[in-house]
Amino acid sequence: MIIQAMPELPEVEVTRLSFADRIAGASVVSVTMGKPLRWALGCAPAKLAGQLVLGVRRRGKYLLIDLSDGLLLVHLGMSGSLVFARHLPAPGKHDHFEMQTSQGCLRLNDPRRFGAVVYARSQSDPVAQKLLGHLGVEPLDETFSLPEFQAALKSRQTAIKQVLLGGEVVVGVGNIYASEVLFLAGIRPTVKACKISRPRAALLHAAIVEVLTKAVEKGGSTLRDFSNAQGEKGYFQLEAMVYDRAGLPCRRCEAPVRRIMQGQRSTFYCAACQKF
DNA sequence: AGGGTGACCTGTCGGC
DNA sequence: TGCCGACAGGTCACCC
Repeated sequence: MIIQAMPELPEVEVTRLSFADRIAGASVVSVTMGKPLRWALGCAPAKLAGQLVLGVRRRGKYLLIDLSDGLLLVHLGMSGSLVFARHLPAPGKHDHFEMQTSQGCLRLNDPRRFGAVVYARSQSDPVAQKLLGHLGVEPLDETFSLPEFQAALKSRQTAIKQVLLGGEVVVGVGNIYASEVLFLAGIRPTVKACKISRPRAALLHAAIVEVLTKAVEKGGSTLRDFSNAQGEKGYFQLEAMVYDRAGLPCRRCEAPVRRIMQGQRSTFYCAACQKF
């Protein structure tokens, strides 16, 4: 049961769906930590023992594991993945968090350790708010309204790609899907968000909802292997239209896909299909 | 306040 | 084969 993840919102949601029902109602037996993650746990592991797992929610790319006294905020970073199973092999060098429960063991594997598991007393606690407080609207929620999205773009002077990645307008659009949704909407990644017309913003809004919804339905994206917390593979047969295709022909018009850097991240686009 | 940059850490891949 | 640099799915803490 080898697990790998490429965690954008769909992968995080697929992970959640794969273990939320199985862990709900469990009681925590023990928690052990490996090497340091991005932030410290924020409480003694022993404090978690004996608590009940009430459920697992998601906010942006964070998983929120509700306990009878507080909650755990879990982030997969760039390279993290979770597995939940009755029995697991001995921990490996990249397993840095493990929670034994009455219904199985939850384990975080994260080679780069950009991920984190943080305890907060409640979601309104400053500890949680520091991580969640600035997050934008959920794209797969009905609160993701077009008028508000259009208004939010109008107030931003930054390149639209950066605005999408920033997560303060809408959460969950990572580096792969940012390139993909801009392609679908015909928008140049470098254009300032405030310069996007209302009709184009509507296309972008629809593309975000469609791409993320399909990716969740497909069981998680990706370019390499992705497995959920049950060890099942996800298949991203929604092939990337532009991501990681520098120099290759655009799937729509055959013009070579371009790669540029924005904020030290790669962006891919078709100059012929994305003119606005 | 908003926008730009560096930092965190490990693994993999391509070029010489 | 080995070494070295570039790059990788995220986002926070800083500058100006």
